Amino acid sequence: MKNPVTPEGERISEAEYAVMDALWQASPLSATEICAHVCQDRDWSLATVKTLVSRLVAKNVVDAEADGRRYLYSPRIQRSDYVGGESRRLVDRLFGGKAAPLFAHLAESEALSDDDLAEMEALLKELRK
Amino acid sequence: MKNPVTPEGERISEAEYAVMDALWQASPLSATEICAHVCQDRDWSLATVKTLVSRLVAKNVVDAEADGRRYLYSPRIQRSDYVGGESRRLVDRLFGGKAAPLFAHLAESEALSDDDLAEMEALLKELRK
DNA sequence: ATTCATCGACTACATCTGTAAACGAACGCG
DNA sequence: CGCGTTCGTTTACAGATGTAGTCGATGAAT
Repeated sequence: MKNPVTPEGERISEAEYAVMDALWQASPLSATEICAHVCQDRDWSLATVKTLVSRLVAKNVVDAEADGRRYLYSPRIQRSDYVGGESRRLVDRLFGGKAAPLFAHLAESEALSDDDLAEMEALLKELRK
Repeated sequence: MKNPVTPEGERISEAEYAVMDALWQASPLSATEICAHVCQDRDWSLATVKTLVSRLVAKNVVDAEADGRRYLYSPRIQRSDYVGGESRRLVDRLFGGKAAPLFAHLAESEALSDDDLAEMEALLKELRK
């Protein structure tokens, strides 16, 4: 399929991702609590968060557990799965599936700090063996 | 702004990207020629290509040069700029701007071939010195 | 019990995307 | 000199997305 992002192949939009991110940092959270985490940053109203959460629940990537009159929400997918999927999508789409050119691009556009380079070196050493 | 993708901050959608890609491979091309490059792959009709091209022209990322009754189109932005921008967006959004975790993820999801590793190692050696 | 704050559900609506058909102008062939 | 073919332009339309308002139920506080 086109969208290998959620179990059902639904995509998580950028705005929805902000909500997921809050839930990945701490969960379960109520809609209001999520808003406390993201509304300032994104300049959103609580209503917006509610909508996004509903959509995420509809997409089956967020779980709603009843807690009295309200719901507490938790992610149903791992952050690492999402992030891994998105990364691969990008590499596939823009670099024909090869990671090396991506690395080259980041290097070229000065997007790699010395720290990054050091970490990469360690990572490569780790992987090679 | 939010979208550092085009001069005017317009985004290039995924479908539009397929058209850009054709133009980056060879240009200028007429709409029909673009279609020859992408319509089989994406299972599109010529009409779809025409729409996408118009939108890209409207977004100022494709240039239309008259050639008799028709137009020949060329990219107005470099592929490397687009690709670099998108890469950085992803790294910023998902990895807080650090590149190393991205590669750690790719490694984990088996997206790194031995070739990739070798190339990246060579690149790293190049960068560090 | 009455009021007030809060919650989720439903509704709204503009824009962007994907995908294309309709249409009228113009070119090329016969 | 018509006629079909080929262009670009305009219009279409459903689904996704961003952003939020309304509303009825319910819970808390007095």
